[in-house]
Amino acid sequence: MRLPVSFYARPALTVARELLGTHLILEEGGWRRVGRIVETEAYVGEHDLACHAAKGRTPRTEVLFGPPGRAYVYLIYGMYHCFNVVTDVEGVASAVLVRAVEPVEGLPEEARTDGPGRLCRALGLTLAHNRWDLQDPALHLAPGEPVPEAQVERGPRIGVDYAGAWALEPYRLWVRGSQHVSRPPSRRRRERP
DNA sequence: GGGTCGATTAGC
DNA sequence: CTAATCGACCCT
Repeated sequence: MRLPVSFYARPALTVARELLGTHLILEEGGWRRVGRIVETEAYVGEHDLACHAAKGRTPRTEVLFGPPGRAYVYLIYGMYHCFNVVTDVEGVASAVLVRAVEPVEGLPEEARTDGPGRLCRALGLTLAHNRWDLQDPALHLAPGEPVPEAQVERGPRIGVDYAGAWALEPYRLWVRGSQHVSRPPSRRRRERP
């Protein structure tokens, strides 16, 4: 059972909420690995200064402008990958970053899946998966046990301080109490009041 | 062709 | 606190 295109064809914030509890599944080379999504971030469009699409249409961001239900994977800091699902209708450049999953199947006991870079490393997600259609059996998402509203926590997105007021929007969502939600980097000391 | 920077992480 | 490490992007 796969999440249909209609699942992704909604506003990024809605998709970010509904993605909690769903399963991210990769099956390549006879190796099946599954993670339960417990943390997401919504990037809501070109007007969202934290969204890569705010830079406009470029070879990298093109996939964000395309149809929903595709993977957007990019390389960050030259060594880590981040996995997103493209959301909303074609022409609206929005996506949801998957920031953490709980190991469900096919992962080493010691594998860490908290944090966007770590989960990609654990699951084997790379630039090779960029722009993949998430209806592909080799890389898709599937429904899981729904996460009740009382278990959903929200807060500002991580690492987007450059986005001004947009950095304050509570577009990061996670499952309360999950031991696999990423721990935000220790905040830098702010100016003293 | 060159310089800057990043939706991060690990290590000192 | 900072190095690592490289593709994208924005110059000249």
